[in-house]
Amino acid sequence: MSSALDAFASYLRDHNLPVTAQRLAIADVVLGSESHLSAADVARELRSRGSAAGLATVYRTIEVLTRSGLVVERDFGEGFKRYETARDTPHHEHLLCSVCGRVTEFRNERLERMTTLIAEQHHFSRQGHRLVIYGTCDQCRRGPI
Amino acid sequence: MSSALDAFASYLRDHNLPVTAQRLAIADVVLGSESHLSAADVARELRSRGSAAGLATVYRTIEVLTRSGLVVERDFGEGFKRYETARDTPHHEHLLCSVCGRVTEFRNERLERMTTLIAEQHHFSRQGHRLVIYGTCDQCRRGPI
DNA sequence: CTCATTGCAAAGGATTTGCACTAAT
DNA sequence: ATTAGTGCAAATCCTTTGCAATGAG
Repeated sequence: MSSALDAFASYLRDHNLPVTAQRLAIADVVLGSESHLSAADVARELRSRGSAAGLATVYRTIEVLTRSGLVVERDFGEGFKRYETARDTPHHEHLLCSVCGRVTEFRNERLERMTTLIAEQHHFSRQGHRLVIYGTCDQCRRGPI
Repeated sequence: MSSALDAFASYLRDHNLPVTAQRLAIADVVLGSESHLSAADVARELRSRGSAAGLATVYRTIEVLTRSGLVVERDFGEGFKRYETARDTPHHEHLLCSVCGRVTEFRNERLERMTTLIAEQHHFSRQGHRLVIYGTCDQCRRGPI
């Protein structure tokens, strides 16, 4: 849990960056969440925890978190970015519910290999890939709450 | 060539929408291009053809083109959208060169089936998917021009 | 004490919208 | 004549940046 938070604090110290209350609070929200949060989501959660921070600070801290490798940025084509803890998981894809916005992860080795092969065939040096499957999740399919 | 343009004109008439010079010019640019254009690209091309149109009109016309099914909207996570002719091609994926921005298409049946299967496994009713492979294209890899 | 961070407000880029004006039917 | 489209500017949404005040080391 808080091991990731500790890692972030260490990262900050190692890079001579001030360890501020805001940074820790923001990191705690992002690293402690299972979801794929937007910057606004993070700010909202901070507010509800009574440790509000400016949106600009949220963005700036997320940038540090991303550079530290503890957080990964995602763009599902929704018009805004989402951020996710970089777990041990090497790489995974996403299912996005177009009704509730919920994001589900999955992993697929074969897909991994396929993209490498495809890039080669097109003489591309592959840097990465992104697969999003859009649809309606189980809950939303069953109808309104 | 102009068969797609004709189809758009027919679409407009069938829906009692005025067939304006701007709409035809914009449709001509998008439907006649092999690339994946941004709204700004379209406006630039119109200007160079001497038939400039306001950006707002470009966006509004692209919306009609999208609704007509003749054009497909794409979001490669670049911070803006691109538009592509909806060719006969049922579905295809994209390779995006992170240096020059060039987009290459490819098709892969197996991928298609895989995503359907994966959606099922997660109790999602699949609506579609999107795969983008990021990398450096052959030309850009060989170094600057 | 010194320098980086914070917060707010202003700036930015892409896209949308309000509205007076113009054009299509 | 009607009705919808156009252009421009203003407005929006997400994200970034400038700058004075604040806090970490």
